[in-house]
Formats: sequence, C-alpha cells, structure tokens
Amino acid sequence: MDTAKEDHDDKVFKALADSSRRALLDSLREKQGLSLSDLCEGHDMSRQAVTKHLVLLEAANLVVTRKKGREKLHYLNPVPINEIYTRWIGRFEAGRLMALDNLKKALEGDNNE
Amino acid sequence: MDTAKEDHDDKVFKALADSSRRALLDSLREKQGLSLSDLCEGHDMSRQAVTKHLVLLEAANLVVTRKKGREKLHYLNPVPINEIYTRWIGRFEAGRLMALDNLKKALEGDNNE
DNA sequence: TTGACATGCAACCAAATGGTTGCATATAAT
DNA sequence: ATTATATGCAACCATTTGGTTGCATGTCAA
Repeated sequence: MDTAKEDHDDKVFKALADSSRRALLDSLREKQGLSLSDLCEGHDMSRQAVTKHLVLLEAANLVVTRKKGREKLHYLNPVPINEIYTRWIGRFEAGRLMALDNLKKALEGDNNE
Repeated sequence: MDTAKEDHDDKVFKALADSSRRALLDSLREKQGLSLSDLCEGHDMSRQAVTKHLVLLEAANLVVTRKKGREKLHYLNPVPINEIYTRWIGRFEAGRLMALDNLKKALEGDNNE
C-alpha cells in the first residue's frame, strides 16, 4: 500500500480512537447537517473542544462541512470507515477462523507441555 | 451499550490507533506464536518499546500470550476486531448509502443557495 | 556452575493529546 | 446602528503517549 493511503488510514484510526469523537460521529449519523452549536448541545465539552475534535474528523475526511450563512453544517462521510473495513479489517476477517483455531490449539497445549 | 463493553471497545480503538501496533498485529496475522524477540526483528524499535505496545494489545485482548520456557509466545486474537466491526462499524455501514446521498445533496445545494 | 539468552521492571524524557479561557471576526436580527 | 449569535484563532496547561536506557530476574546450554 502506498504511503499516502497509509497516512490517510492512520488519520482515520487516530480520529476513531477518541470516544468523544466517536460520539460526535454518532450524532451526525443520527442527524446530518448539524451546526457546531447543535453538536455542542449534548456533548459535555466546551465549544472549542468540539471544534478541535471536528478539525481532526475533517482531516480524516470522516466529516465534510459546508458553510451556510454564519453556520457551518456538518455531514458524516461514511467512505473512510468503509475503506478501513475493506482494506484493513477485512484482512483479519479473512483469516479469522484460522487464527481462532491456531489460538485454541496453542492454548490447549498449555496442559501437556 | 453497557459501560464495560464501551470501555473494552475504547481499549481496542486506542490499541489500533498506532501504526507500530497495527504492524505488530500484521506480523502475528502472518505467523502466529512469535516470541518477543521474533517480533523485535523487523520492527525498528527497542525491545522495551515493543513490550509496551504488546502490553496494550494484550489489554485490548487483541493478542493472547502463552509462556513456553523462557519465551513468551504471542497469538493474534481476531475476536475484538470482529466485534468492533459488528457492533460499531456496522452501524455506519447500514446507513452508508443514505449518508452518501444526504452528503451529495447537501454539497450540490452549494451552487444555488 | 557459569555464561548466554529471553524477558521483566523502573525511571526518565520529548512530543502529542485533550482540554481550558480569552479575544477576534463574521453574520443575522431588532 | 446596535446587539446577539455562530464561529475562528491563539495561548496556555495537565496528562498521556511512545520512546529511550539501565538494571534485575528467569531459564537454557556448555
């Protein structure tokens, strides 16, 4: 995989690593087009904290924004999460049963060695 | 979702957030049962750095270990990654097409408002 | 038993992270 | 024009993170 993609994936993983950011994504999943103020309600942080989280989510392309008057509307972009799945988690899913089998055998061996 | 599960999920997300740790998981996906020394080769860090990463991976239950003599063997446990997918990423996947449609419409509106 | 190898543990350090407060700017409403 | 609302930007702070080095312990082999 080329460097650009790895870099992007890393941003997505890091963006997803914080529970406050995951909660923000959940809000946008429920209702798209929320403004910054909207997002502040129901998330127990200062507005600036929310802003900073949104900056990271935008950098990871998980959130796309659009200015409307004095408001900035936020939209969830599901593509990066899907990519993470197809080109990273999928790798593990493919070998999942095999891995579980290896693990099981290895741990069973505990008793008689 | 109850607190214990959210706490566990958070550990998994945080464990996956670092590229060195993802690289370690990749090594174990390729070949199970590697010792700490094995894992050190091919990862450009000190042994202690690798140890610390493995501690986090174990805490997230992504890696399971088994002592064999003076060696500690490491096994990939694919279950937490699968859980992350089914009970978190799946939520987004379900609304993916709808989200993309909303996003498209919102961005199209840019031109005439 | 003595030496080599595999791992464990603790202290330390620089940088990143997640949060705050204060002030500035832009747009809408009265 | 004035005021209120929505967002932007910067400085600051405590904690966490990812890494290091040094030393201790445990286990295998000669």
